[in-house]
Amino acid sequence: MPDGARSSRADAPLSARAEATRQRLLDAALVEFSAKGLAGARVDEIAARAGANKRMLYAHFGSKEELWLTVLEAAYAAKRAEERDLAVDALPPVEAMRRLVQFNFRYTAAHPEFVALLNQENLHRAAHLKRSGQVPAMYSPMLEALRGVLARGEAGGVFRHGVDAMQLYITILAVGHFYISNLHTLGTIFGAGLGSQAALAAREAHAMDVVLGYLRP
Amino acid sequence: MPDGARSSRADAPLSARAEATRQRLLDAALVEFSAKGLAGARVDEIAARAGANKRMLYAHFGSKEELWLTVLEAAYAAKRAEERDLAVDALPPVEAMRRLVQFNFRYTAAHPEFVALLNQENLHRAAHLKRSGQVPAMYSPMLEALRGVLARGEAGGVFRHGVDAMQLYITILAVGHFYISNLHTLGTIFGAGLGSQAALAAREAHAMDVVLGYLRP
DNA sequence: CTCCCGGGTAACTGGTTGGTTACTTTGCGC
DNA sequence: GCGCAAAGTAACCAACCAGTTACCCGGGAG
Repeated sequence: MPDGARSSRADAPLSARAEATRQRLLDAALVEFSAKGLAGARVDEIAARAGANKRMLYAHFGSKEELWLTVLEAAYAAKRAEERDLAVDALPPVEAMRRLVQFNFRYTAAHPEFVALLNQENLHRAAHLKRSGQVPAMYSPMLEALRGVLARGEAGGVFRHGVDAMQLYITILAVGHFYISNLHTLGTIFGAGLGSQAALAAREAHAMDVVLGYLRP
Repeated sequence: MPDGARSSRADAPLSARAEATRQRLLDAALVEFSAKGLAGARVDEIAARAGANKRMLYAHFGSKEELWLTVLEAAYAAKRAEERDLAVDALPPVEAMRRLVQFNFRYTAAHPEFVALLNQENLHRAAHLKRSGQVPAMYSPMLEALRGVLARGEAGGVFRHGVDAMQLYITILAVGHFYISNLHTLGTIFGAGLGSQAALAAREAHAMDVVLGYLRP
């Protein structure tokens, strides 16, 4: 059998040079996949962009789909890691909620590749993600934080009662994700410029208004 | 030069049989494109699914990309047409707003293919849509209706002041679109069942709560 | 110095894919 | 019913593409 994704035996330490190549391949794959999708991306282009060779790509990742999954897992892990730094427990509920909405919007705006990756993966009905050992177990720190803030605000009488944390979490993701994801088609209706700093700031302010306006008791 | 997208001379009437074949090709293309994306869809499969031949596909549409654009234009036109039937001018503002949100959510839930098409087109930075003569000029009746309802509600003191119609329009689209678009990846976090009738109804209720809650003065 | 192996290269392959060409069938006007 | 253009078929093609194979190189251990 071919050596597949492992270089020699299971989880060998991997030399510094090999690790660097692997990372360059991963970076290149993120760019290509998010720009052209899974089907549209070309393995040769990824290798070329990484300044590496197809052989190395297959040595490290085994297949195009396995590479896709690895890229996706890394993107999820990166977002979860940033979420973990969100310190909202000490803040008063309204301030805390503001932080959560702001964090999410800015992360989404700063990482359109993650948005593109998610859209693509959903086209495939999350077939790769479901096979992932990591991601399904990777609970969202932001969701957890949201639950806490919601409970505190409700108890303190500054938020309305009966809010479903999951639904609100999805809504907070939605108001940012949809805007970034559909920038170009929305641009054909509202004219270009939706991606400008000013437009992004306006959208962020609106997202904040919607969430906090909704949450009023 | 080849005859391209026109069968004989410009906009010939097209016989009933040819028209039927064209429509079958269009239907098949919608299914394939929305399931696999532009790059992932196969021209042969579209022709086969339509019970037709690749030759006919190229006779009618000229190229895969032209077919894609035609499918996209048809999908937009279908939604705009349904929006046109939305009679909200006679309703009191809150009821009217309810209708708009409900219409949008249900249309999105009933037409996941349109969602998939939009996501794909955004991956291509709306390159095809921008070349379309129709779509950019196809103003949204729902956006127009929203402006009216918003103005009436504001004047009547039942809605808050200073709401940006475009931002709210995008938000109303977002709360439905994101949920449908990301059903499968969200499913890896929250477990399956997000697509069930009960879950859809819960999401619709939440979307309504958010919009109307936000709009309170 | 030299052996050796992980890391790297380039050329190849078999199946696919968008698009075309040469040819046959269908049905409508006369 | 017949002539002929429109509609349809199938075989073909060149480019492409994921994945593989045969081979090379450089540097660390002995």
